Amino acid sequence: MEQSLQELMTIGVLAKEAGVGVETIRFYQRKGLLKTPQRTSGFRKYTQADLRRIKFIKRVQGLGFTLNDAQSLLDINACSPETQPLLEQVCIEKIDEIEKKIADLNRILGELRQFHQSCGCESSNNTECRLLECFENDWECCDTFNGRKK
Amino acid sequence: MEQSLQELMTIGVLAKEAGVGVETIRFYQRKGLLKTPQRTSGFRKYTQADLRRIKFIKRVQGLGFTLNDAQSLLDINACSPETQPLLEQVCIEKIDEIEKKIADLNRILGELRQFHQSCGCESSNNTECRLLECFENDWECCDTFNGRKK
DNA sequence: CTTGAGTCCGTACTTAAGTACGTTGTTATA
DNA sequence: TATAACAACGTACTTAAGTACGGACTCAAG
Repeated sequence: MEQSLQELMTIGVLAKEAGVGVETIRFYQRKGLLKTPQRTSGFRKYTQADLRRIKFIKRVQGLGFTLNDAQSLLDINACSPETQPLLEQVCIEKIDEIEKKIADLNRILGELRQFHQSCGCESSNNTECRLLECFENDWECCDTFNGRKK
Repeated sequence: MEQSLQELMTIGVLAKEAGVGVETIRFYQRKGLLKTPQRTSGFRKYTQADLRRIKFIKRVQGLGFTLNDAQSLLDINACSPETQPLLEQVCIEKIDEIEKKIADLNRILGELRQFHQSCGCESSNNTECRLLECFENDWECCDTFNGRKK
C-alpha cells in the first residue's frame, strides 16, 4: 500500500481529479472529512487515497447521504468484527430512512397525478376550479368544481 | 364572497388555525406569499381567505414544492383556459422530478441492501472489505473482497 | 528577474425556510 | 387600574454545503 512520492497532488490537481472545487476540499478538511495532509513548503500535498476518499464522499452524497453520514461511514470504514455491528446498524437505519422517503414520494406522486388529471388537463372549460380549493380536502373537491360528479 | 367583519383574526389566531408560528406568517408576508393585511390600531387582521392561503402553502409544501413553487401556483391560481397550460406544465415537471427522485432512491436502496448483505453482516471475518472500495464501481467489488466469487 | 498562475489563510456571503430576541405598544381581564 | 398576554418591528441567528474575497506567499516559465 505504499504511495510513491511522485503521485502527490496539489490541491488544484486533486480538485480537478475529483471534480470538485478547491474550496470544497478546504471545506472538507475543516469539517474533518479529510485528514490534514502533508505539506511541502506550505502547500498541501495529496495522495490517491485522498482522491478516493473525496470520490467516496461525493458518491454517498449522491446516494442521498449527508456529509455527516459520510463522516460516520468513513469512521467505520474498516469492516472489522468490532465495527461491523455499527456498520450494520447504520445500513439498516439508512435503508429504513430511504424506504420511508420512497413511500412518502410515492404518496405525493399519486396525489399530484390525481390533481393533474382532475384539475389540470382534462377539463378545458373550467372557470370554477381554483387551485387553492383543488388542493384542499385531498382533491375531493376537484370533480365537483369541474362540474362533474365524482 | 363577502367577508363578515366578525371573522377577522389576529395573527396569533390565524397562526393557531393554520398550525404555524406567528413568525412564519410574518415571514410569508415579507416574502410576498401573503398580501399585506388590513389593520386595526396597528394589529394585522386576517380573513378566512388568508387562512386558506396558508393551508394551501403548507399543503403544496408537503407535496414537495418550495415556497417559490407555491408562489407560482398562487400566481396562476385560477385555472382559466389561459393559465391552464402553465399549471399543467408545472404539474408535469414536478411529477417528472418526483419520479426521478423515486427511481434514484430505489437504486440507492438496492445498492445499500446489497452492500448490507455482502459486506455488512454475512461475512464476519472479512478484514479486507473496506467501505470505500465497496462504494466504488457500483459495489461489484464487494464479493471479491469478501473472498467469494460473484 | 519578472510575471502570472497557483496556493495559503481567515472571513464573509449564499439559499431555504424559518426561529429567536429585545423593545415597545395595545388589549382584555381581574 | 394594574397586569398579563398578545402584537409589532427590525435584526440576528439557524443548518447544510459550499462559494467568494482579499491580501500574502511560492513556484515555474520566459
